[in-house]
Amino acid sequence: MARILITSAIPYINGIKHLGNLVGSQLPADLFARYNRARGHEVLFLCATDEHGTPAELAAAKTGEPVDEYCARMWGVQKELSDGFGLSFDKFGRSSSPQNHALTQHFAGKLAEAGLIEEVTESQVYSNADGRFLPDRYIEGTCPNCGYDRARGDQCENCTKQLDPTDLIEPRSAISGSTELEVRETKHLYLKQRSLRKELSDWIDTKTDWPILTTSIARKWLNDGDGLQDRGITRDLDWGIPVKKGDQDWPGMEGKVFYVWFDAPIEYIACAKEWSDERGAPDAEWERWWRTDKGADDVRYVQFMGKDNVPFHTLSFPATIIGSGEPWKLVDYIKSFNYLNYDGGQFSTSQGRGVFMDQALEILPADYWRWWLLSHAPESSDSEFTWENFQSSVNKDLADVLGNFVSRVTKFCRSKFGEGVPAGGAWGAEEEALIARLTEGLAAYERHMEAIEVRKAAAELRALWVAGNEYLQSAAPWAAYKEDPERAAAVVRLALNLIRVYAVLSAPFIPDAAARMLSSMNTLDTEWPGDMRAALEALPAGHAFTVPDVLFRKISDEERADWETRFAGTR
RNA sequence: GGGCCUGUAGCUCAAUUGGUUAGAGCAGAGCGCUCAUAACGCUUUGGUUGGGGGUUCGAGUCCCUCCGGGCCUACCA
Repeated sequence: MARILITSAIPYINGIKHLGNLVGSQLPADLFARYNRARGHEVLFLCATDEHGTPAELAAAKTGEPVDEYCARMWGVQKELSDGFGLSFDKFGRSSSPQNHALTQHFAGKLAEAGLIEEVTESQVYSNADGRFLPDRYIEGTCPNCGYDRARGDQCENCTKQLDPTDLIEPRSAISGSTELEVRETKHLYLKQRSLRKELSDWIDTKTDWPILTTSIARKWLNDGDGLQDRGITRDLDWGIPVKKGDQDWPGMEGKVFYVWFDAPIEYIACAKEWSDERGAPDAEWERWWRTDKGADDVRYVQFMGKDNVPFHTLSFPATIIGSGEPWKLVDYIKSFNYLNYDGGQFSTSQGRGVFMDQALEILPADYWRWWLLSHAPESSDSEFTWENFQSSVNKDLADVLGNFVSRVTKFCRSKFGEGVPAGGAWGAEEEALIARLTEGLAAYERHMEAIEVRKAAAELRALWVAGNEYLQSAAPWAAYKEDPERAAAVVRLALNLIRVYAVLSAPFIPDAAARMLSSMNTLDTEWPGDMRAALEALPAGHAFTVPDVLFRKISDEERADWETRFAGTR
């Protein structure tokens, strides 16, 4: 039994995430977690909300709530939605937790002891009206290059020129519109990533099995231009983790907080402590997942994220861990994803374009979304959601191939033998062929799952469902029943058992439907079919079952047309 | 500007890393079945692998070039 630590990129607290965010990290991470649990491995699957930073403060100001209350409320919203999608986190934590405060400060202290922190005095734009320093993106003005009057302080969206906030003509706050801006000096801590460059580079070079998307982004940041740069890890904000050196004050850094990108990955670790603390367990409980000196040396740690997160997970966070000089677990495999587009464009939160997690669950059960998103995961390049594709895939795969299989088997059995597994008859050549086919397909499915080839795993699972229909067609129990009811009984007995096997194999993708299949088969046996022959005899003759309701109703053309309009944006 | 990824059947994607005749699913066509959610099964049409050039006994795969799509470029997270 292996031990597998899985983390999904932690979603920002600000607002409800869309399907593109979901398929880029949390959903495939859940698939992998469920699969490994089903294989009997010990899994710790962690996620959390990423709560600090300017956007959270502004979002809270907009609703009139104190930022801590806003975050607590939004954590609840996101938790409910992740439950709704069946995301099986062992702990869904918060980056604002006391555990993360302590651990983030601890890491900063260790990095300082190691001489990897530098204090830098720099100039930043301060807005008197807003009473805060403004990140470059929150300063607007006229572009000196093209004259566009809504250029941002980091870049002009019109002419794409890189800018410095002081380049802008008539700069103003993007928050309040105030032009009362001034440049103030402020002191910040920098993580000296440059001195860890060689170590990080060597480490990345050993990761020959990582997706090319992951390593190429890491190498670019390591080698581009002057190479890996030191990184500011503090900000002048109220909402965040106060800058401390361990539990000691940090002279000169009063009133400052750590930058979200410093504390957010540390929450992966702190979340494990949240998980054990809430059960009153000792620290050893979470440390055996994270400390290689306390049992984590045999843990395989896998991270899931969208490509925009890769630099922080391949370089910044490892720099924090390596730089601490302490034996923390480093990531073993990073699975990164491209973006999911929506019907010819991007998902857009501001324009309400595309399907968001809450809306998705309002119109269809989670399994529909899970299946489509995972079977179309943007692994090799950006992929695209269209309603037409969604409707046809889901109707065909889930309703026709899997759902109808369950339906035809259970209803045929009920009408000929009653609602119990029928006795009699024997297996012949067709059953042997099916067992061989399923055994072979299952091996491929396992290979793809272990390689985290999500789309390939989905295709193989579907092929296993198809094999059941092929078998029924050739064994034709409805024909056999007329001449040789015992033969029909043997076929139906196998087919009913196949429903249980499908439930077990499909559960990582479609957990709710899998649970209903097991429930209608009246069994709690979720044993992985390592021996397919034995697995197809798990439900013995005489075992009672019930005919389930339709597993997946089909999406009609009317619904599709309706949703197409509804989610087109700018409602 | 620089870098990276990507372009394969009408659509969504494969192709064991340079090796026989480029394969699946959906959609289309034909046939079969009648247990089933008008579901299932079988057969089948469909490709100058974005264009051009090169290396090689051999290129979807490697190199050059052009065209299209996307991402990143460090203070949004």
